[in-house]
Amino acid sequence: MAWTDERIDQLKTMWEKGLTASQIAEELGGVSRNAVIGKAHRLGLQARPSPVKEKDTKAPVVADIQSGETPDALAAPFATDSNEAEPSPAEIAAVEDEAEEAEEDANETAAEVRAAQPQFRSIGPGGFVRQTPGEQQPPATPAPPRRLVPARPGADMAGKTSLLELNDRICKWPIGHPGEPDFHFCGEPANPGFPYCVDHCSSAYQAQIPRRDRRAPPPLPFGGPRR
DNA sequence: CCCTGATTCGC
DNA sequence: GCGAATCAGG
Repeated sequence: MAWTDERIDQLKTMWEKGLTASQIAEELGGVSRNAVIGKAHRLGLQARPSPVKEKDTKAPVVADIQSGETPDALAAPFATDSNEAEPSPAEIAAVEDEAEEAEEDANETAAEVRAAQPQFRSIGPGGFVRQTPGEQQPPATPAPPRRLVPARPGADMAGKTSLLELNDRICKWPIGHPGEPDFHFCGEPANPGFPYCVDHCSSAYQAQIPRRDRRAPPPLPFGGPRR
């Protein structure tokens, strides 16, 4: 399958929208995840957070947390559309869980940094550790969890099953066409072992009828396959 | 195991 | 230029 201008355009927009390489490959069809990644890099598209990137255990992260700043990496996936309705309680809970996780991570990092620094201090009677005057500091107040709201699809997609919600238990029968504004999937429970619900399985899988018993098919509305 | 993106290298 | 194979983290 060739990289036509149109397909390259689709790749670019989906990549920039943050879809994963697998999702893009599936949507484009005829290409692998690797092909998508390879093409994205050749096109010079922005690199995305990779699981293989080198880790950054330095101080800046700690400083950001203590100054009450949320690291961009945390905030970015939840870009807020100011016109959106209130998130459901479940969504808020999910977001807050993530915030707590991030906080724990930050605390761990701070502890590690502290432990790594050489300590010069005296030991008091009974073995307690004396604190030097310079070490007196108020307990670190954790940054208040920022209220992060996940982006949500527009109202016109309410109740429609999107590409992102597909799994092997729901019907993947496409409704409409990729690229159209309300393109979505059937979303009914799938017939176990099949990618579609019972209704759409009956469209997808049809028994062969002997040629002589077949009626001439009606003319196809779109003029038939292109040659 | 599954997923992810990055990189390499033969075609 | 392309993408399968591979790597490596989550």
